Amino acid sequence: MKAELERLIADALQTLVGSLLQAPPDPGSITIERARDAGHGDYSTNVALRLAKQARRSPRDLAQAIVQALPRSDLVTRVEVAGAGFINFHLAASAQNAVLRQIVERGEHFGESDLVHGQPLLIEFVSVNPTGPLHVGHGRQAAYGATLANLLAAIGHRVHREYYINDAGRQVDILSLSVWLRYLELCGETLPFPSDGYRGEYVRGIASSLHAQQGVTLLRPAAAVLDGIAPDAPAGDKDKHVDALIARMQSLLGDELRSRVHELSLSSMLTDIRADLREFGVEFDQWTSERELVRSGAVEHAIEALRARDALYEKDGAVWFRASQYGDDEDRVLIRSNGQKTYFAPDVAYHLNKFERGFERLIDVLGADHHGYVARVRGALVAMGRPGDALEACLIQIVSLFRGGEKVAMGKREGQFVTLRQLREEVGNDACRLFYLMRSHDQHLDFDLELAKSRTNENPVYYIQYAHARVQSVLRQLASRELSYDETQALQSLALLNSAHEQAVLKELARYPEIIAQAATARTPHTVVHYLRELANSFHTWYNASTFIVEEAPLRNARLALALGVRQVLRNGLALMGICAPDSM
RNA sequence: GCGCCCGUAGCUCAGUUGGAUAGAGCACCGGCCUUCUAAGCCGGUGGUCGCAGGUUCGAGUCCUGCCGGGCGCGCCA
Repeated sequence: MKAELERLIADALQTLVGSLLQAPPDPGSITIERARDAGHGDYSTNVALRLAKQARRSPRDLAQAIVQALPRSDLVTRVEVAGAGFINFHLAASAQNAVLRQIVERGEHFGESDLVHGQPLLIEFVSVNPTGPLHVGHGRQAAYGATLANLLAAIGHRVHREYYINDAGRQVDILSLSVWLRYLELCGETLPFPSDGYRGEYVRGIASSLHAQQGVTLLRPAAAVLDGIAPDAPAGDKDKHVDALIARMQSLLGDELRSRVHELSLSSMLTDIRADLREFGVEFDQWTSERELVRSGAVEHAIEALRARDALYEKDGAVWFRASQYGDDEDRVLIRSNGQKTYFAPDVAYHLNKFERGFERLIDVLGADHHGYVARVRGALVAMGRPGDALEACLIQIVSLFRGGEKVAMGKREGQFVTLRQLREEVGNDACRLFYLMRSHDQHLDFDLELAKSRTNENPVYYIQYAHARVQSVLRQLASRELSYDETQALQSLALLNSAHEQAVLKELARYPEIIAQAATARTPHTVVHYLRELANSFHTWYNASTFIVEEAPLRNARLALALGVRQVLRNGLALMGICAPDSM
């Protein structure tokens, strides 16, 4: 529709070349938009305003000339010049209801397009360290990433959804140390818990499985564990303290036993995270393990690539990446003076690996607190001769939980952070997903638990779902009156959909593909939520104003076709967000 | 101090990439169930778009500087 109007305008402008215009304007300068205000018709363009200077005419005069030159079209009933020089198009009813035929033809694929021609894209999201359960902040990233991935697929990307498991670093060592220390407590030993250890309840849970599985084979006296260990903060250095304990654990248990603690801890956490995400309806095509990446030599390969480009140097016994020469604020350590690599090294290798697997576009969905990290990874990619701007970061702002008017205290240190699972159990997956997606991702999110739980009209979740349930209810009524929907007759009778309410619903339906394209290209899933709310609103308004199941069959079928169109678009939109479309409520 | 995000109605937020008279939901006030689900609909109250400049036909949107809030600035991840 939009393309058709763009063609009409381009034709009109072409006929003005030589008289009013020196040269045909480049196609990009013709922008046509859906009119914001119903009084402004259906579509509107500002070309006359843009070209007025070049044509040395007032915008309104130029607009008038363009309108005169416009070829005739069956789709358009009226064209007028308005305001400062806008050209407004009023569409014919036949053009308005064409969308219902498209919906019937395309069904669950209505709204999809091929804007990006199958470009392979890898979207990495969640990627939480397997050192604790997912919390409410991760839930937002999961909902955002999963929905964005669906949107990207809908505009024609070949989308690969990936979770990166940080299972090789120091953090996992600290987890298994924490588990072992809790296990020792279960065995009756008394010893202080490191300030940098993981103190959540889940650690004790893993410790007791370990105890059940291994008995006391891993028991070592507290004195042997603590003897000569560097002091903890605040007197000492918490990093040195923990590193010393990790080394002691290794020497006391040996490879074999220590690895049992390690594997159990890791697999417990991963099992939990996978199950949580699956229950939340978030699926991945691939779970990439950092350990596997290291084992495959990918990290060495990346470091060599950087070295070959002279992007590394040594200072103070450490190996640094010249990040400041590639857009970052300062240089970054890649290999610490103790020989261990920082988390940065495998991350660079991982992103290089994504390109090597053939992905042309990379999206990382990250918590907003990771924003500083993007420049250095991008810098490393550029240093290795890869297109840095092909890596895009979507930063998701933090989530605050409110219970009534009170902010819920969350903090890892106190161990009282709210998990995604707790949240899902309390408010349900659908409300959870919708609340997560309702706000722009670069806006802090205030998540009101009472509101999300409430089964009242205050809760926006039900508004959209209710519209779907109402359509289903109409169909049940139809059946109970021993009538059935006649699609052939409906599609022949669409011209009967001429009330203001029906026209409004048709317009909403026709917007859907544009909304999907916009939400996908701008990476803004919340656009879909707002759209669905507006679609539901136009439907509820129509529903309240008219009866669908009327005596006259052609009108009845036409109305049912419109209601079914609404149902299809609600389903498609909700499916993108992983939210149910219920048959009754 | 530096970097990123935010500041729009009493509250929570949209705002079609610079367009026409700034919009929703909630809250508040008033109407609508003998008719397909009232988890709904209709109407009303409510604004100096943080402040000050600039860019242009046109700024909530872009630029600069302030003010206020959040996050981040390790040889932790």
